[in-house]
Amino acid sequence: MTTSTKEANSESILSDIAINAELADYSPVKGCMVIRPHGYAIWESIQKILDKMIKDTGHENAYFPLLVPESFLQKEAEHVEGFAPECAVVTQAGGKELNEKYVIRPTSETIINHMFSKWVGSYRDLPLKLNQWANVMRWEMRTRLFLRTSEFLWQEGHTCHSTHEEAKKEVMQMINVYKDLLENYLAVPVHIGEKTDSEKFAGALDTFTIEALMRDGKALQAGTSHDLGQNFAKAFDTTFTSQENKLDYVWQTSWGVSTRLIGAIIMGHNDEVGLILPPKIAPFQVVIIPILKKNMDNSLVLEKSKELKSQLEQLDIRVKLDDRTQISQGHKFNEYEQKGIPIRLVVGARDLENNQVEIHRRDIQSKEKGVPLENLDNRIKDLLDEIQNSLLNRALEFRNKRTKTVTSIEELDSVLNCEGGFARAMWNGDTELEKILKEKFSASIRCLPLEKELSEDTPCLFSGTISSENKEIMIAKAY
RNA sequence: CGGGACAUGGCUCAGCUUGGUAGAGCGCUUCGCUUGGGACGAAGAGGUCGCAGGUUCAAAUCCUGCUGUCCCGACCA
Repeated sequence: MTTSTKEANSESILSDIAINAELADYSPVKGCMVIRPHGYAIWESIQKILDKMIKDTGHENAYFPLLVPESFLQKEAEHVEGFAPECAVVTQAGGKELNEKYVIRPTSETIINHMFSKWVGSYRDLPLKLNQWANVMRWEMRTRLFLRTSEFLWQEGHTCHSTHEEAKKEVMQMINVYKDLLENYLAVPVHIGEKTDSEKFAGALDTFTIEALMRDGKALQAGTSHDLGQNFAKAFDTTFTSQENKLDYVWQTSWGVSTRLIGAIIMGHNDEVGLILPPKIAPFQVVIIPILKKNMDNSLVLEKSKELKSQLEQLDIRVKLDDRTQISQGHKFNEYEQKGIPIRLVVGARDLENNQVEIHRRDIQSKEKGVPLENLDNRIKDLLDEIQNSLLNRALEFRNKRTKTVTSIEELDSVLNCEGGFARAMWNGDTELEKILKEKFSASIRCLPLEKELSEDTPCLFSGTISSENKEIMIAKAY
């Protein structure tokens, strides 16, 4: 078993944790991974939370086909240009060449619009707000577990509205839902911002993003929400008759987050031992390990462990009792630490004599012996909240420390190439800067943040000019 | 798609330079002993050396081609 050491680079941290924590494994299919039960359970936690958020904001789930007629993709010029290079195409089926090739969906705007155009006729049909949980495929040059695989799981929301205003509201609402999910459940702080033209979704008027900072100093685009304007509506003739009896194209949005979020957790919360899971999305939050002795009566220890488990479960705490006898407790300790389980309870005969247990906290690797059994369930519940908060605060602190304001390319260089992180700056909008970032720094403008921190008299880092036309930007190297 | 590395038992790798009966550690199985931080001992199972050609009496080893994986770039959620 290989384990990352401190000098290991971020690439091996990602794969070591994903493999050792049994989140995923490499598959025989190029660029595709297998999500193992522990990893999939995290995805299910995320799904459960986000699905409720999506429904609470008035959306319904539906499902559209995996295969998209190739001609659909070509109907929207920017869209096809953006996605064609990374599409896998089905050309044969049933032993015959197909009349029309099918693209394995890289995203579903086109096929969904085909259906929308049938379903939408009147303003009374609007807004139409759908979501689907699905897999998509984008043939990537280079893949990384969770952060970029050719096939990945995601949800994609697609909505139609009668006005641009309403669509814009939807776009902002959903990006804020994502921010809520990331910060309050995954404990990953994010900046909401707008993408530059070169970074926005192929076919969108405008793309909003949540950008997170990983512990290695690289930014991660963790979710996006797009204002599609009427681009797809025009391509697919998705029209409606307004209250004023005028025919108009619908205004649309789409938005998504993917299994990349698991990558965000891995790269956002880890230490030398391995993964650290935020309690709210941990498949189980507490593992109980009874100390079992062969030539002694273990029934009391086991009984008490089971009792503890059901006590905790009554407070809606997810608990696993590991009473395997063939494996030493030391081995178990290590296993659950690598897997990032927030709390470990150790129950042994000596503890029980004193009505005590031992509590281990994964996030700070601390051990507390002699914790009284009395009121333990409430104590654990509080501790889980504390861990959740502490992880968010730690990540926030880290991000703030790694965010610096820069007013020149030289200053930018030291931020990007020394410790890494976000550089905040003013920008006059000259796209030449983006070229320089890409070529000289392998970095990019991650977003134009919604929450601005710089005053208007901060000079543009590219031209040095001070102008009210200048826009505030965040620059980083990114995954 | 460019650059680098690699492909030998379930895993990590040695062996290849200089061709000659396939190795180690970990894991696995059984038994024993143990259990408050990855136990120990003994016995055992498990590999047509990525694939296809070629050279040779003989190829894991030399040659050619292919495929795949990882890492670094460009592209991307």
